[in-house]
Amino acid sequence: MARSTKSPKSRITPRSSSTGRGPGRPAKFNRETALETALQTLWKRGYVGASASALSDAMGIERSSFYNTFLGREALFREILKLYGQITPDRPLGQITLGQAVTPVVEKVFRDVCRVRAADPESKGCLMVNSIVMLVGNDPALAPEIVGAVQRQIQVFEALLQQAARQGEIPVPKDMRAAAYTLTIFLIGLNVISKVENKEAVLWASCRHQLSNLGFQIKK
Amino acid sequence: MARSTKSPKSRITPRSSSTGRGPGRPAKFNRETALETALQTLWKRGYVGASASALSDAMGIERSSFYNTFLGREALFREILKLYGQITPDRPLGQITLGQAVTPVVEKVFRDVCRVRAADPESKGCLMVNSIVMLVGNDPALAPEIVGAVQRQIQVFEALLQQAARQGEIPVPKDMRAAAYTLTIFLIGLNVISKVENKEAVLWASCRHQLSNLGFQIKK
DNA sequence: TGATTATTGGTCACTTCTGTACAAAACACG
DNA sequence: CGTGTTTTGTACAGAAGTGACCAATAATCA
Repeated sequence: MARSTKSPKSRITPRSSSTGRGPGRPAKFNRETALETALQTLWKRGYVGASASALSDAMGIERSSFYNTFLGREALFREILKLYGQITPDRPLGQITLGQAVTPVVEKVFRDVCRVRAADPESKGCLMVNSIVMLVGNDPALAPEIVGAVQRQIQVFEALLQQAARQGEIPVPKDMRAAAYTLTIFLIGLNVISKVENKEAVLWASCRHQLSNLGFQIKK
Repeated sequence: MARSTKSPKSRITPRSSSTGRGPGRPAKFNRETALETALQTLWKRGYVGASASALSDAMGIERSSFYNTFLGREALFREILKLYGQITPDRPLGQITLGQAVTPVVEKVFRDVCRVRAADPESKGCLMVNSIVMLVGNDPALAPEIVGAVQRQIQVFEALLQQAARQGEIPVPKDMRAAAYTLTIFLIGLNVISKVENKEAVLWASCRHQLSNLGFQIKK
């Protein structure tokens, strides 16, 4: 492999260019902006397909600055995953409070997923789902983080279904775990197929069908 | 990129070692066996992660023989995709004849997917699904083949649902297209999540749930 | 202003990958 | 047994990637 497996020598935490000022030469780039660019690049090309050079080029910085600031591809990717977790369209699912109606949130999230994925001209799909496929089973260092995220997603869906059932929004599923898995599986599949089918209406029709089948009352 | 994008010079079709005998030095390897090995390697590491060297090494042949026999990574991958199409557990879906009961085939296919994916110690998932994620949007040469396969899968599900409805096995779906998409999406998601969850019973419980919701009568 | 400090820009040494070229090897056939 | 044919082994030239190293630069701070 041209992309070697050895990890960069760990270093004292860099000042991180945009975090206020201090002694030393100022960085020529904005850390947040660079991170955003890195997110786009890693999302589009995947962790495997985005080299340190490609990332540095995209960010408009030298490779030396790249290593100095982000400590390497792996560390950067972990940071990117956190960042992605804050902008992913399914984020609201994990923020439902007790007593709150579940259905509108679920509907909105699936609608948003359809809208956002269909609107992406690059059809990048979901970074997390892409990462499952590319890294689990091939990258022992990063896989655990990905696997953990999936398991949390399942738990979120399970809690959410329980709440919806308790609040009478849906009939009580015979097998709560299975229902939670079903939703997770569907959401994953939806993100994948959005790379092939980019018509929002088609995607949403399928979501409507799926959510209705689970007992959610989706308005026309 | 270390993995350049230029394609190898096209050549006169090689004799393909195991196809009978003829003049010239005999190949030291069996083409079918080598293809099987290449399938495993490409399946495990993905098209992006499997270099010509890695493939040659796995097959136990020199890189010169690799290029001579398979003409390069891309041509090999196309061949591998065809091969995979013949061993994929969902193959029977496309072979249902008119008048034949749909439900048992659908049930068996999903059962088989759960069984096969859960039994795979390497959790490779589905080569086709993995390829959607890794290649669509990033490899203009190979993407069309993948996209076509997905579209055919959707059509297969649509025809199959129509037949099932006509034969009274399931209630007529309000939106046939949406139902077909739903099944496709679920099958894709199932293959992805099998990389994270390898307990057959868990996977199958979710399939049961999903198929029941679509109206299929699944036996306990 | 001088000491301190962090980023930059460039280079080094190394690995892996790419596709091509060609002589040597090993067979079939007349 | 020589001729033709095909695969093999090895080498080549070039591209791209890896992380480390270090002098120059450009700030802050005393």
